[in-house]
Amino acid sequence: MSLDSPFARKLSTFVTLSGNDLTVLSDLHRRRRRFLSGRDMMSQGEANQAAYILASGWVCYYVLLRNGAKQIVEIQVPGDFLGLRSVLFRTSDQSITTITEVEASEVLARDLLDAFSSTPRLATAVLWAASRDQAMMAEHLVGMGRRDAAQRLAHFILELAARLILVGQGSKSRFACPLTQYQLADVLGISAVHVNRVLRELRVAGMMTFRDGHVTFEDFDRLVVYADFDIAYLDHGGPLLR
Amino acid sequence: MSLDSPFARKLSTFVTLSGNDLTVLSDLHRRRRRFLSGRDMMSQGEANQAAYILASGWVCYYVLLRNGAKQIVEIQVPGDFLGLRSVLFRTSDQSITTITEVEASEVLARDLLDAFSSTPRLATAVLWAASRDQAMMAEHLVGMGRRDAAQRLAHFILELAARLILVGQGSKSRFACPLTQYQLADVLGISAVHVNRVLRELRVAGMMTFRDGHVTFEDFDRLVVYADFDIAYLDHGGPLLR
DNA sequence: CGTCGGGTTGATAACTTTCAAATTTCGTGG
DNA sequence: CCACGAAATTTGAAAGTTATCAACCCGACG
Repeated sequence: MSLDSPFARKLSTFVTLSGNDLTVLSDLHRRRRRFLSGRDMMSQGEANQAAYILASGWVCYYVLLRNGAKQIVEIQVPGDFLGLRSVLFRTSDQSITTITEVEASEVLARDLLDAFSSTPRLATAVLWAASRDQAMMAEHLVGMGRRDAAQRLAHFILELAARLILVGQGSKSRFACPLTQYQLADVLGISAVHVNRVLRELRVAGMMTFRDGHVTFEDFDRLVVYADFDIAYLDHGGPLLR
Repeated sequence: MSLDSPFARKLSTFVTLSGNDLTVLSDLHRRRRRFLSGRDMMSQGEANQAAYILASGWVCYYVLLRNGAKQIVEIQVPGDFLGLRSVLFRTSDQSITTITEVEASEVLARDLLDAFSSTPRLATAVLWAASRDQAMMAEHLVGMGRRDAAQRLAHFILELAARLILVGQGSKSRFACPLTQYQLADVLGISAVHVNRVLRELRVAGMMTFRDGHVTFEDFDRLVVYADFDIAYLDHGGPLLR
């Protein structure tokens, strides 16, 4: 396996993967699965022992409240590892649904643990990825609590850009973003109507445009300042290999 | 070591700990440290290889934004494990500060990994605890996005109660809570003034009272309904031991 | 005493939601 | 290629929630 896989590409940015690592990694991609857009891959409360490596397409973790409100907890893009917690717990504590059509490799708990024991470096890498996910969640929490809608939106879009650039699916000028404004609203914890207004603000301000399934940055650097975006939480200098 | 340690007590609620497990666990408590109230135990961006097991007192993870706003990401109470991520990454991505005077056992990365290899069951237990922390963070995220201030406050207080009951430091009628209204505000992402008003609402409604460093539940069950609180995310039936 | 860190309350401003309606986009079948 | 309906986007107006500003109270403490 080469770096064609977004997952391998992501891991290799912070851990040097040997030929053997790549082979083991390749084995994990054996059970290829396809999902249509808008389908649940995993449901809250359901026993599910499989995890996935996302090869193409986007998915999200979400929670439905009793009052009907929905909150998207995390967006996952190609190269991300899904459902690590559902391997650890008896049941998944969140639902995962596809945002686009998706290709993913199903990873059985047993295979994952075997892979870990045969290449500890891979285990470290996956653990690193999981910790990075947690760091992103913490950053979202901060945004929800202390940033207004516009800053929050800008920050989220910049984070997406950074993640996609890492897996070779975006640049500082443009990336494909299949999210609807409703989904954006559920990520940011605001109403879809307000998302629309905020997008207009940012567009009028000449910083970014969200249209036709694409985000275009008219002024990336100014947006970074506006959103107070600091890449550090996504880009530590690699984990300690201990 | 018996179940005197809140940490052991917490772990034992979902994994049966053998005599050997308890011995290893006891060894981790060797380096006892004390911190005064209001001191940073760890700082954002600082290289810090130690983690802590919290024996007594409360601490919080927090982030300071450039605009001066502060967001508390997580509150940790006795029995919680601190700074697991700072062991994994070169630097800590958040600051940890003490809310009260604190007693904690410093755990060096090396000792922790040695303990893990000698008793895999302990490793599973700590991993479970970390995943539970992540689940709590996800739940907070949902609250920030989709619950109003009053529900959010009620939900947070109920979560605290559940966690403290687990380590023997609270009941369904009352627990000691050293937080100020300012700190509560920084946890919930609202202003301190509004915290005060919301507390009054809940008090007038006859559900709970926050006063003199104690939370008193006048009507625990009604508060649970009001907050739409579901204990499930804190209390899975134990992890799969694989 | 006098100060200082909480806590409490009122009045006003800011931000965001909700409701309603018009417009555009897009996939599908005729 | 066009028509049609569903989904998504866009905008205005009114209502609701929360922040901010400003006072005042209170108890701990030097």
